[in-house]
Amino acid sequence: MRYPARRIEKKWQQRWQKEKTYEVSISDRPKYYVLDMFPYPSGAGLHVGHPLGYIASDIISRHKRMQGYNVLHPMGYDSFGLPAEQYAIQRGIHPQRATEENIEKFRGQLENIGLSYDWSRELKTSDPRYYQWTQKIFLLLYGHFYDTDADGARPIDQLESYFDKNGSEGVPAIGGEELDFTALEWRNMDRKEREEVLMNYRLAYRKISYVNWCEALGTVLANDEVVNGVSERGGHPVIQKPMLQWSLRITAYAERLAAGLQELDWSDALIAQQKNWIGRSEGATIRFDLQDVSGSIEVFTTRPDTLYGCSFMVLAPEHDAVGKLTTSSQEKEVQQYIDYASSRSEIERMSDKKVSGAFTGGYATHPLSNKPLPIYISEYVLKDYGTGAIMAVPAHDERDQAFARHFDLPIPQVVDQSEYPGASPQDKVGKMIHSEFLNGMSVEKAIEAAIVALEKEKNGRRTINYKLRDANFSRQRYWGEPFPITYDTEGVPHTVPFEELPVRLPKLEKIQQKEGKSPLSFADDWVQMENGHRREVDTMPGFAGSSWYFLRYMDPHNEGEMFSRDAVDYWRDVDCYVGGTEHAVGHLMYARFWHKFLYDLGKVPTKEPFRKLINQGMIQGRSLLLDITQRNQQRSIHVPIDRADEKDRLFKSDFLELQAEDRRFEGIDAERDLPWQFDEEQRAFLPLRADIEKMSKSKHNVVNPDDVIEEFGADGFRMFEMFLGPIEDHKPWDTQSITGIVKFLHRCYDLYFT
RNA sequence: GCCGAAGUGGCGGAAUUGGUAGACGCGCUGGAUUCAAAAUCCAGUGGUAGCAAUACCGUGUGGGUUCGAUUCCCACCUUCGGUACCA
Repeated sequence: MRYPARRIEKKWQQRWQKEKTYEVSISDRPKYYVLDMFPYPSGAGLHVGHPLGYIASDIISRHKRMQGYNVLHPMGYDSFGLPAEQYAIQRGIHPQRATEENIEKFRGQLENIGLSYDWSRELKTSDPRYYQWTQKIFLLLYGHFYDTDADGARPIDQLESYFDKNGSEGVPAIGGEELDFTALEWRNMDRKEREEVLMNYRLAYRKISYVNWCEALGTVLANDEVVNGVSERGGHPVIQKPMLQWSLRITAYAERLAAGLQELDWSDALIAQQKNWIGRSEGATIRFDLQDVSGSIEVFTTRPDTLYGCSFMVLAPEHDAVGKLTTSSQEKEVQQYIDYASSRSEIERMSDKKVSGAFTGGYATHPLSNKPLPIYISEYVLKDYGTGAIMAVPAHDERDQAFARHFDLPIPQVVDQSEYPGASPQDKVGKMIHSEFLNGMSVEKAIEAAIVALEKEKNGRRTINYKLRDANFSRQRYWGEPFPITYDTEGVPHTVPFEELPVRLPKLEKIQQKEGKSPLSFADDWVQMENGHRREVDTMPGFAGSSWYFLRYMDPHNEGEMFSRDAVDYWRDVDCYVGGTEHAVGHLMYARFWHKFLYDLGKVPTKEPFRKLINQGMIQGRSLLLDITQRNQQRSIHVPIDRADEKDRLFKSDFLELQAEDRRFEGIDAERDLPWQFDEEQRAFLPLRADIEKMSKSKHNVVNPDDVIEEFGADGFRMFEMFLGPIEDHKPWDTQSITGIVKFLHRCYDLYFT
């Protein structure tokens, strides 16, 4: 007898819903928290790839429940974001409405799969009852600085009292740049000046940063809308445009974010990606005094041992000291080079790494040998890494050597075993030579000795450097969290008091982005406040809401606070987190950062939010492509899979239908441009090329789980996805072999009901 | 270039404190059922030789450790993912 899957599944799904089977609350049983990365509710709905992770986490949840754990297993929606906004601009449907509709569709599909979520805890990041707390965390970040003595976040007023007493001298805080003022100067500053000083230390702060500006589209683009230096839509050039924007000082947490990785049960690949992104490297900062002009240049190096091998210096073309260093005879050449470097786009720099640079005419003094070192500028030194300046050691660094050869500079060797050309600075082997007091030491010992000597001479210090950059937190978009910030007539930022949150997103009739202005700037009534202040018109980025949602699930209906102490003391952290690798360095890094910040504030008891992480692979779709050659131009068009026959052929009548419906087929001459073939019955068909690719609407290869469940039942669908292969692997959806699983289910049923 | 992961039948893939390689499924072959088909059920299915019992070969390649290696060690090749002038 056939297993009547749908009848039985519907009965139980309804009963779970009626009896609230999977709703949980704090109890004296041990807890287990299983979390899926919540989806962005796109208009396309779920395809069979999405539930792979949800099914796996559901199996873990049910297993843990059977073992006696009190299992928290919630689901929600990351419902702010760009696609809803673009859809709104194109179709005139408000993102609020589109999002609501999409969530309805998602929830229906998820319920159909029979996942054991506690639906009473469902949350949406675009809900004011949720985003008021996202705004509050922003205000907390704004109201704190990173105290290096306490090694954690502390209220900004503690910094103010420090300035009152000591000025900037020895301030134990991580700041953007080093400031220098006395206590008296601080006390004499007006509000605006003080605010500028504090901005340098706040964990959420405003500074000039660069956005992707597309002149042709007249708009600011997100990073993923820029592909290879041009806009994804239209292929127009994109330039970097400076704008005053909010940033988060994630770099203050770099050390703890790197160190915390050790205690996580994550895959090696993911740990490696995070490590790489943080880019921690140990070394020294060394000061080189300038000759003829006052001042000095600091460089960062991981190889202070090779200091005696330094024969010149190189600055990034944008380095602050370039102006004063440049001698009048070199001025023209330097200016030409700066113009050249700034005209080079990202793509050009990446594809064409030729040696180039210019001599400034200036010299620095070697801090140990006192020899003069010529100072060059070159684009191979990056303004954003280290100090934007290097000491060049051409004998033991490939790039420095190429530069030295090009400009005919000396290449003194200081390590004996290091291979002469192209030796990597990472190869810390060999003994020191031609290096005065370092001679004969191993590289490892010499690094230490050099740092000690530099610190003694007060022209250098031990330094740990990070690749990690502060996170840009402003978006010139509508569909995101408004900032709880207003500006007075002098442009000084003010916070909206906690009790006035949420700052609600105003409903706009028309969402527009003109001349690089945010859509909210056109909402005059909202922007202009009665007290004369104007509201911040940018919104927060997509990662804001997703950086703490796992905490809100613990206490989702709390109206008085983001979550209660009791809830977070019981549920603590996520025991098992399931999601895709695409969030390896974005979401997972920001969430860990916010969690550590909340830990510093004593709001959460754990240092890391996600104990164990499983990255499910992608389920790919089989797509069919029609290759055509038109006027000697090759191109391929995706053909909906259900239009082809089982031999991947597209018959002429189907092609003509497609051509009438689908504008992608416009302009093709059915007779002339297509490689028609004929079957035994002399019917014309086109051979299609099959390809395994990511499932997406645009590729016409999407399989909807609802269809699969209707045919084979939720259990058949779930088991099949689990049997497809290892959870972490990418693998193509293959409808053919699902029958084996379904037969198995029927046979099980037959054991009891024949 | 650097970092990470992985290479097993026609296909997806099992098996690791070192102990019968190929579980389970797809596909294929033969059979049962049927007027016929679909569906279902039974049997077989790594390669080579043989009627057969059986023998030999076999987990990317080449070495090594071991009574015994898909599993451990060394070198290399290939594929995938990340990252890239990071000092």
